Amino acid sequence: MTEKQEKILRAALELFAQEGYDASSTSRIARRAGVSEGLIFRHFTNKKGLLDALMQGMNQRMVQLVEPILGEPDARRCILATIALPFGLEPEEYDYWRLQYKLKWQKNARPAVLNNPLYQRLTQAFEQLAYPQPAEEARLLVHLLDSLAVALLRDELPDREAYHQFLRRKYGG
Amino acid sequence: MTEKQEKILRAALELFAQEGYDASSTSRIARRAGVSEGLIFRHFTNKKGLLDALMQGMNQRMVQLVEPILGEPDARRCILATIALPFGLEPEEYDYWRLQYKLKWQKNARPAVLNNPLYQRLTQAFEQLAYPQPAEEARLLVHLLDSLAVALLRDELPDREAYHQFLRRKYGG
DNA sequence: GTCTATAGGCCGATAGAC
DNA sequence: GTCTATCGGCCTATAGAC
Repeated sequence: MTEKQEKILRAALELFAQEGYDASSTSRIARRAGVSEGLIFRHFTNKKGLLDALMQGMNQRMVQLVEPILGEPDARRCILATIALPFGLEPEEYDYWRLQYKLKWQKNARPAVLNNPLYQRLTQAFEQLAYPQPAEEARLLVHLLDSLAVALLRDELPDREAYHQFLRRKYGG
Repeated sequence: MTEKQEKILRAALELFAQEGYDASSTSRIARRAGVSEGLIFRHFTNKKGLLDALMQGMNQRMVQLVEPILGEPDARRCILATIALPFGLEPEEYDYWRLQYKLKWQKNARPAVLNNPLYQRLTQAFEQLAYPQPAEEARLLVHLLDSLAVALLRDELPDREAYHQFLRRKYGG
């Protein structure tokens, strides 16, 4: 991956995340990246190829984030780590996640990598803690996680820390 | 509102909700509605006018849905009605709500009509029920509501009824 | 008056040629 | 890295059918 290719991907990510895929023209991406427009097509074939490259990177990052939770043997810690997840996202990476949600609605993409294994691990965790309806509890938590990420990405959550504390306590932190 | 105008709006809603606003051309909308393309511009000025007309209808519908909850004096019933809300959406109206979420991400639109007054009413309800952190509880419930709607619209919620029951019980139903 | 059919201008975007 | 062909989308305009 050369330096120019990275610049292109970076510019594409910023524009896609801010304006949406359709609304971002390859010429603006090229200008923002400081390269000629043709270079985009040389390296990524077409506009869709750009998106594919970005999505591949996003999937890797997701797996990387969820892996430690899946590997956590202690049920309580597993749940708390799940709650902490959206709060721990780096602001530099926000564009990544914004793009995820944009695509979820614009192109009906499903980031199944994240949700399914996590859901199963959480169900198990709630079972271990003898919750009466572990599957539903797990679903609730996944839903909560999702809205939480949305609120953070859209800057719609005042009192971040108070809310995090509140959730930790709810799950016995 | 003539029959043709309704056909146009209906076609536009379907396409916008499925493919997104940008990706839906006026020519396809006209074809789907079975009218000539020019008619769209005669009635709605431009493509944006189409969207505006749809959003006006959506806002009215939202107010209509939330109003009875805001007017409910009993705290417990107020909370349960909130939970029931997404489960009570008519499948025929799903495109409406899908469009809402698409716009939320595509155009950063905020359906504040719904969330703010509802959030305040719920805070009050949790206060009345002597929850230790009513504001956070209200936020949690609004988040939950949001994810729930998303899951229903994207057909990602098996066991609808079991889950509804589960939530009702959690809030003392 | 409402609508269709058609023709076309303008513009920007993708993509490939050079 | 530049240049340009081609396509499609938005919108206007007009002539005429129901």
